[in-house]
Amino acid sequence: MQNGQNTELRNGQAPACWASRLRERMRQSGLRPTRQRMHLATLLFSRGDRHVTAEEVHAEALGENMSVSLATVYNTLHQFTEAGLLRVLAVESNKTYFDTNISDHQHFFIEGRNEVIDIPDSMISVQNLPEVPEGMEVAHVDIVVRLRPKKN
Amino acid sequence: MQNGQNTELRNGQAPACWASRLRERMRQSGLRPTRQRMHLATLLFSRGDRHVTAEEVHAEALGENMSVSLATVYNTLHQFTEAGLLRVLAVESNKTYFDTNISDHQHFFIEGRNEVIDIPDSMISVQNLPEVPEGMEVAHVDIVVRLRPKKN
DNA sequence: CTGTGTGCAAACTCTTTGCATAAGT
DNA sequence: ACTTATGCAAAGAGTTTGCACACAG
Repeated sequence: MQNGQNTELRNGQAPACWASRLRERMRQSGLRPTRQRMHLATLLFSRGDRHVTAEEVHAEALGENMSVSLATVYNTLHQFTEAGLLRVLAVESNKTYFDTNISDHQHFFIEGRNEVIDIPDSMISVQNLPEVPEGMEVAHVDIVVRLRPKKN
Repeated sequence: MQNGQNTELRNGQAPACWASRLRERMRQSGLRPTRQRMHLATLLFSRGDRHVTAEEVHAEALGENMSVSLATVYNTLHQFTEAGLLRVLAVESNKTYFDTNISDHQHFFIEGRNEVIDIPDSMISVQNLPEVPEGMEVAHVDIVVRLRPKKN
């Protein structure tokens, strides 16, 4: 549970308040605030910053008696990503991780355990970014610090 | 074509020489230097540093009248990775890129075009690496600078 | 009502595996 | 000869798509 920017969404408090914010946000992105989308948004954004796969979200939704199909979870996650509510992480091949913290930050990745942990903003920085090829600009700099268990 | 550490493997020159080195290297890793493995190794290591997918290697092999199955390409790429001859890159979800340059370096990734380009060693560096969780150590720090076409 | 979203199943891509055959030592 | 690698095809994960039904505005 790291600190991020969704401070107002903590602990499930004032749900009516942020639910209506979310509703507006969805409308702005052309997404109708349906039952499933609102429920998934609650899962994703009311519990601090999270790094999840579609399967995990689906399992969690089912565990809360929420009826939603895996296809809808995938669709919704991608729609949220386009709407700027989520980021996609490329930490491991062959699995898409979605990050609910869209602020500029970096990650630890624990090999073997396949766990993603936020590195708090501004602690890490890059020096000597090389010149970018002609006609290109930097979209984002991603840093993944891969960790493994220390050999005692 | 960036510079890497496989300087002696350039331009297909002295093939007998580095082929025998490779043979030894394979034996050390418990891999028999079979026709397919030697041929794939030639593809991979005699043309400068490369970032390839299994499909690309397979297509290239077939294009050179080399008979090899996709399954063998996958197996071989993973065996080479375990032997320390290749690195796996996590730049894009759902596709495994293998890097023939195993030295410590970072990458540009051109979004949309799905192209990986080396950032030469030592030009880029990270500051203020945060404290690593208890019992863990850093295996590797991966930096991906994502590029997109500049809007004129 | 009208149009968009959803669920389901099937398709699709990338990757791995099992087993008979082929090749290396 | 003996062992390991290969090829093929089939299976397996993860993800996407098409279409009929359901729901939001």
